[in-house]
Amino acid sequence: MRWTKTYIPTFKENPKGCEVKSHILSIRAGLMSPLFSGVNIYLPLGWKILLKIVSIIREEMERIGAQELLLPSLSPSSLWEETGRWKEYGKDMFKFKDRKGGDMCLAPTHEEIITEIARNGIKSYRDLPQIWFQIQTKFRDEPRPRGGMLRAREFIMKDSYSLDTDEKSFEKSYSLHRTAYQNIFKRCSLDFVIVTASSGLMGGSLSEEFMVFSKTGEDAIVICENCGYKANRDIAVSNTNDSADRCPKCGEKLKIKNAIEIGHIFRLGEKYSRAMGAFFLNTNGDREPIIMGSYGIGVERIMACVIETKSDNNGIIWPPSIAPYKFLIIPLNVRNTETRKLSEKIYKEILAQKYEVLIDDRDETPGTKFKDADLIGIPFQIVIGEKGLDKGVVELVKRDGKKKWEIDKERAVSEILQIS
RNA sequence: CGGAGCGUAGCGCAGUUUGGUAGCGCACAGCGUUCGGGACGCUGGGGUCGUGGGUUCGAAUCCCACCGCUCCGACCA
Repeated sequence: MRWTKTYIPTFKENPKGCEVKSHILSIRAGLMSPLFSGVNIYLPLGWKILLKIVSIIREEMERIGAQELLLPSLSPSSLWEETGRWKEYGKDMFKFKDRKGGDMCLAPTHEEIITEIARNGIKSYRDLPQIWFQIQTKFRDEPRPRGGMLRAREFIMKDSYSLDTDEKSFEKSYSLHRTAYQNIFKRCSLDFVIVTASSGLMGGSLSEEFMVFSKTGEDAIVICENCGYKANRDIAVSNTNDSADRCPKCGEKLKIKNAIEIGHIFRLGEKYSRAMGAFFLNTNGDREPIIMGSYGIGVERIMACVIETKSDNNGIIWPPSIAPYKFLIIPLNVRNTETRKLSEKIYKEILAQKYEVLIDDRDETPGTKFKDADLIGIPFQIVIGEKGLDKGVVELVKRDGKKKWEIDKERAVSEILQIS
C-alpha cells in the first residue's frame, strides 16, 4: 500500500481531554476517531489491526472445535423477560420500540438467543456437546464510557457458548476455552493473569477473568506472592470478611494492582436452560437441562492493551502478529531519483513475496516521516536516503528496540526478508 | 446519578476578568527554496464563537436554561 493512496490521519498534538495512553495514541496514529461518547470510528489502519486480532481469535476458536455463527443484534424483549434480565439489565441495555410498539433491545450479550436456539434444536444427548461462537458488535449503555476503547457503549466481542450434558463434559468445554484464550492472548503478545472473579449479571458460580496489568485498568487485582492466589478484589473482599489485606488461602499480605479485563469465562450451569426450557433427553430418555458456559473477549480491548503495554514515548510498537503491515519503506526524499527508484524496486519485490508493506511515498521531510513511522509502529522500517546510498546501503530498523542493520542495496530484499 | 473541568476554523489553543472589527500555531491550497528526527519564505481559503433565550446602542465576553465532551466517584461485563 502507498501512503499517498491510503487514509492515515496522524496528529502531532494530543487530542483534547484524552488521558489514557491507548486512547491518545490510537487517535494520533490514525487508527480510530471518536464519534460520540463511548462510540468509535475505526479507520482503515485501526480496522486492519482489529481484523488481525479477529483472525487469531477465529483460528484458536476453530482449533478447539468451536463453530462460528452470527446472531442478530436486534432482540425482542420476550426472550429477556423469560430470564428476568429485561429488568436486571435496566438502563445498561439500549431499549426501544419498533413501529408496532413492540419492546426490543440491542443485545448486550447473547445467552438468551443461544438458549433459544438450543431449546428449539437440541433434542438428545447425541446432539451434545456444542460450542458456538461469534464475533459481533455488542451494545451496552454504560453509565460512564472511559478511555476510548477501554469501555465503549458499542464494541466488538468474541462471545462463545458451550452446551453440555453434564458437569464433566462441561469442564472439558470450559478448559478448552481457557486454553484457547491463553493462546489468543499470547499470540497478541499480551502478558496476562487469570483471576477468579464475580460473575455479575451473567449468573452462575465463580468465573475467571483474563487480566492485563495496567495503571489505567478499572479492576483491582489482589495477588499473593507467597501462595500464588490471584483474584479480583471484589472476590477477595467477600472471602476475607471485608478486609482485602490478607490472603484467604495462606494469610500472607496481598499486593493490589490495577488491570484491564480482556476476557471472562463463565460457568452458567442450568440458569438459562431452566429459565427458558432448554432440555435434552439423556440415555435413559429422561429430560435434563443443558449445562451451559459463556465466554467473552473484548476485541478492541486487546488492541488497547497492546498499545498500553507495548508503546514508548514515540508511539506504538506493534507485535508482528497483529501489525497492520510488516514493513514500512521510508524514502527520505522522494524527489531524489535514486532514492525513489530504489524504494519502488524494493517495494515491488517485497509485495511480490506476499508480505504486507507500506511505502511512505509522500513528499514530506525526513523528520515528519520518522515521527509518523514511530507513531504508527510498523515492526520494520526500511530507510532509504542519500547518506546510505552513497555508501551503497539501505537501513533496516526494528521499531522495537531500534536495532539497526545496514544492508547492501543490491541484495536488500533477500537480506531484509532473512533478518526480519 | 454525585463531584470537577471544558466547548472559539480539521487539530491544539489565546481572547471572557474590564462588552466595542474573529485571533495565533499546526494542518490545508498555490509558488519558490529545502530534505537523516515533526524545514523555511511569500500568497490564499476556511468561523451559526455548543444551542436557545435574555440584558444592551452593541455579546465569544454579562445573566438564565439546555445540550455535548473528558476526568474522578457510584454502577457495571
